[in-house]
Amino acid sequence: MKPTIKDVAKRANVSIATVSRILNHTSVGYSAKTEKLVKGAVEELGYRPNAVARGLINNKTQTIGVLFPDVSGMLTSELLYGVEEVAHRLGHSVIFCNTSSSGKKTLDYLQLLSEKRVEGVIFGSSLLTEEYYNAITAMNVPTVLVSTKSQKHSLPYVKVDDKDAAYAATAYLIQKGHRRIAMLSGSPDDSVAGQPRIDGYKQALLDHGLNGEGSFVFTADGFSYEDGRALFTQLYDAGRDITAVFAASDEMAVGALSTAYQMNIRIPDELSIIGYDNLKISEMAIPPLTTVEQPLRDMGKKAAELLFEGMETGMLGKSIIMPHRIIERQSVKQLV
Amino acid sequence: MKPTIKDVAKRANVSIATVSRILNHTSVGYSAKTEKLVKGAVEELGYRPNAVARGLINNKTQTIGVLFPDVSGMLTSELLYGVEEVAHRLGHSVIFCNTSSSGKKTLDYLQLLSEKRVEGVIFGSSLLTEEYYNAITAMNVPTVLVSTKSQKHSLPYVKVDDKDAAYAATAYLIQKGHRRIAMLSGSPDDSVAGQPRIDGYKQALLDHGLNGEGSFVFTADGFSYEDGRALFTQLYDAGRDITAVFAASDEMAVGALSTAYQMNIRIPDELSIIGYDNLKISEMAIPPLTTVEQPLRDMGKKAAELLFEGMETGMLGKSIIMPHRIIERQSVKQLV
DNA sequence: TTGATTTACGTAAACGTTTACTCTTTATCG
DNA sequence: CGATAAAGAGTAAACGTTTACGTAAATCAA
Repeated sequence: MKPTIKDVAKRANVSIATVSRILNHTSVGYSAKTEKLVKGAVEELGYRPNAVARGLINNKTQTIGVLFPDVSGMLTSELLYGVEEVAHRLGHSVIFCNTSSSGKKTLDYLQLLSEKRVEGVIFGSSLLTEEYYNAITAMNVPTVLVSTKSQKHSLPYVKVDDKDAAYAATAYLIQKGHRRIAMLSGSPDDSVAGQPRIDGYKQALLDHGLNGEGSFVFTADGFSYEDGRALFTQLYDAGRDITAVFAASDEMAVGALSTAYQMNIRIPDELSIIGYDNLKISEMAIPPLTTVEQPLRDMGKKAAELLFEGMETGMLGKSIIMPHRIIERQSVKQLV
Repeated sequence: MKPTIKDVAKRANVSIATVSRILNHTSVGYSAKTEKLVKGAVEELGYRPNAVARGLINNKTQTIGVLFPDVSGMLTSELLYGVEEVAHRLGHSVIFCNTSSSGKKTLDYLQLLSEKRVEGVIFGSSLLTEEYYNAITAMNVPTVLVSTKSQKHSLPYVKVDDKDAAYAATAYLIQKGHRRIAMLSGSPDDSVAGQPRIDGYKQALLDHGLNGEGSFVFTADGFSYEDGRALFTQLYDAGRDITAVFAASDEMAVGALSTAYQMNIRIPDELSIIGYDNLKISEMAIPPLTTVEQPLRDMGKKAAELLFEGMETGMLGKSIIMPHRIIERQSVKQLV
């Protein structure tokens, strides 16, 4: 068995209270020589304080829970990276929960996190249902949303403004001389990453007097590479005469890119494509993909910082809208 | 404050022992009516058992630690996915540790996991130094390595045989008619993913009587996209007349692909490329990349299963060599 | 009916810490 | 030098569970 504080106390011939004081650097209450003694005993025994016992007495676990659908998505892993970074810096651990977009698993996990007495939770990039919200409030710990939001409930969130970002992407295309622009979108039922991006796209067209001329939205259930392929095929089957497409995710954009390649459509010469996210694959695509960046790691960091602030003060701060920006690479052509 | 077992006991007019027995489904020791009573009280109060207290008394945290360098790598996130899946199935949580390939952070984390009394650890895809090994043995909990191994120490591991897999990739190229084959490799100092793959490559050439003819190995420090770009440039600057390249990772292969594209070298018509890993990007590449698959999720799962088995029995099982296989896509051309 | 066994439940100790209260010893100051 | 304050260290309670043990009532066998 691992040595306990008692073993240390015994070996150093002091009381456990003294050991505790020394180990916790309580400013006062022990002399330099006992300190040496105790430190020595700790060393010899290889004593490590038991965080479980400590957690019980001071009601602090130094642990947060992070819930994401699908870890392996490059998007969520970037967010996770940011979260982990600040959590570790602040001496906390993160229990990582992959919900697989399953309601049951999510609720399971929320329950589990509640029993494990995590001090905060970060809920990422999926819709916050009524059920989830109830489970979260029942836990009674600070919670922040990242890359998602809830219109009904007032949990703070960290995300970019999807409508603005989509607007920017579309406006960029227009500024490059494009007039007939299609959009490859996720589901319009998705009130956070779906409809808002469509709205931004349409608004940009409208504001530039292009409403009648070209508003072609193709929607899929998700934002995957496969969705991108399918939508792009649909687009061409529909025989739309367009010069540019705005894809609502980099994965979709790459799907479009691949499909275009197979159709012998040259990018950007014959068709321009702009993506959304700025994942690593956008840089690795052929040609390198112009896209609108979401600062994912920073979002993870900010979300964690917001959470820790809330954990300390007991009051959650305000939501944060992160800046987006266009990353110009080589998939968009300037029309004359 | 959250209700405790005492609150439940009070409300149901029973002792805390009874509540505990009922909640833990201890087969005997209570009547149906008290059970209803207690369940009712639990419901009304929204009581959730405190896993911290429980952990203290029975010395079980139902938690494992997982250490990876760089989460956001697509490789590690796949492994993590597999690990999480079985951990959750078995009622355990995973504390996720991103070591950022930093020795200090790794040791920090090992310490932390030790204090948090995790019941097992999975150490992934980076070299197990002497220091790490010592820290791990000091924790005295089952540990399994995944996608790495240690020749000095006898920790069980789950991985594919790098030499075999590299041999297979090279042999595939040869079988397709290639004779002059270069390799883009990680560092030869990397005794798990570096030298063994080089050895496999060389062995394949040798076994097919090609030793004199063409053994061109270019090495970088890592396995990244950028490394792939740099190495490919080097390869062409060296003026080697080759028909195929074996890249030691998909990221490198994609780097080579991009660079080739910019140099106007057509893949696979003018040059064939085979990768290693079978990450999602290989499927998304243009052209889709032929590669040798590592079953990453399965490796994560197997590693976790091995670990849990070890946690139950107290005896860690034997290492597992996972099967690799060639995924044929479109980056390799059959030479006549 | 009576003694033995089972069932239902309560009491209290234990897990490994932290910390409020003590009590001693030492230092400080007039 | 004596009174008083400060410093060093110990005792024990508390955190929220689980569980060994005890006890009373209920059931059972004879």
